[in-house]
Amino acid sequence: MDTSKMGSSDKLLLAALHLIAEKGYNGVTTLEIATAAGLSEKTLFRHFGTKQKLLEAAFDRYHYAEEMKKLFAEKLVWDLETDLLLVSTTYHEIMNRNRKMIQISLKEDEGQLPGFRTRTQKHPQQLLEILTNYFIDMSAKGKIVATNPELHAFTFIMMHFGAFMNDLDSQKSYPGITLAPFVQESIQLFARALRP
Amino acid sequence: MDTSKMGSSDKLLLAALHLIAEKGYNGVTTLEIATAAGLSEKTLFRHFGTKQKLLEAAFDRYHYAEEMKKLFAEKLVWDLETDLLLVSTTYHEIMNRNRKMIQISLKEDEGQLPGFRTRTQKHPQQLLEILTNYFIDMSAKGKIVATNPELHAFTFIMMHFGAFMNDLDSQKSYPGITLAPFVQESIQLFARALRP
DNA sequence: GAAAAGACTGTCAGTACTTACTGTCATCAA
DNA sequence: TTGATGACAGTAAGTACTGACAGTCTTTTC
Repeated sequence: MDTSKMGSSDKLLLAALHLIAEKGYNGVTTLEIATAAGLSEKTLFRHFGTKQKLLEAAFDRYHYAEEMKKLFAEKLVWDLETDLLLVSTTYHEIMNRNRKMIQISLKEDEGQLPGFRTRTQKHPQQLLEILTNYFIDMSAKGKIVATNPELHAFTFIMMHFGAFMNDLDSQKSYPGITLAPFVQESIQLFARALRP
Repeated sequence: MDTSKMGSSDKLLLAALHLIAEKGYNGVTTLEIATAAGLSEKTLFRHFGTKQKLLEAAFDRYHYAEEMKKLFAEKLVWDLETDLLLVSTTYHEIMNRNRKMIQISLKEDEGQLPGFRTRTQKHPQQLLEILTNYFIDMSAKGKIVATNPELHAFTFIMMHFGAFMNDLDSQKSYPGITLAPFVQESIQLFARALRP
């Protein structure tokens, strides 16, 4: 990331996000953050007042909160494999954009970060609804057998949630396995399992 | 957990494990840990010398490291649904036994916890091997079609890893969905998808 | 075009609080 | 007597945060 043209506030927010995601809120000092941003500690406090407010500002600034429904409203074509691919890639895109925020939510407990976790959980919940309804509709169209649409949807999302989580830390558990083939595999698996 | 009959060391180790898993290493003080254990802070240091050594001792004491291969050596019966159920339940059992350790590994970065992460990742890696070989053998027996055994295995594990992670924080993303039906669903899904 | 004003930043010294960790001595049970 | 513990006081280091002052750069004003 080229920070040379950014304002001081943005430099600080980015540095805070990176460092807190990596070492946790209590694991980073305000001096570290300021230094990483190429600024003095004093400037940090002039901009944000407290360390807490800095974190909150970073969360507000870099949290992506599009309405999931819009993302799918007109893009579904009612072909199972095509649509599942859309869902998968969209899911991973959004999760990756919110990667740092998710890491922070994982590390810190809710007491100190009011509302952070609910915000990071918003997307997955919306997606579950959408996918459940999709399976119901596809079943009504006779294109799949959906004995338990919500559980199907949940299972599909858990697969991708697991893969995303596994990918989160650079210290990967399963080296040599990349995301793209996995996405393909997950879709074929569902396509074959739900075929009427 | 009834701690009344335990020795002081064990009380401290347990308290440390609980609190660090909940609030992170830097989020808990030695005084908190000692108080939670019903002992004085002094006793904590008499037993473990430093806070770091306390955490390391807790990890050593409560980390379950059975050889996965033994768990499956004679239990597989070469019926897909039966065996997948065994794999799933064993996986969740082990992950749940190591729950606190996994939470700690997630919160703390590797720099401060030498070797912790590799230990928590040992089980998943072993399981991937076992399951891959299982799919290869089942394919050779003509009982399933395994176009890409390792990717099948990876996908199956990611499903359950995702479900486990989702279950980790009490602040669940998906209330109302419990583990048992999900396990059942995941197995049926694979059974139908891999049927020759 | 020069001067003045204002916005932003760095340096440095310092405060107040927390916290890991120690030393001493008394207590108490086996 | 011995071994484990608690109460208490205290040290040393780290850290969030403040105040005072000076420097630089841009913008405004004459």
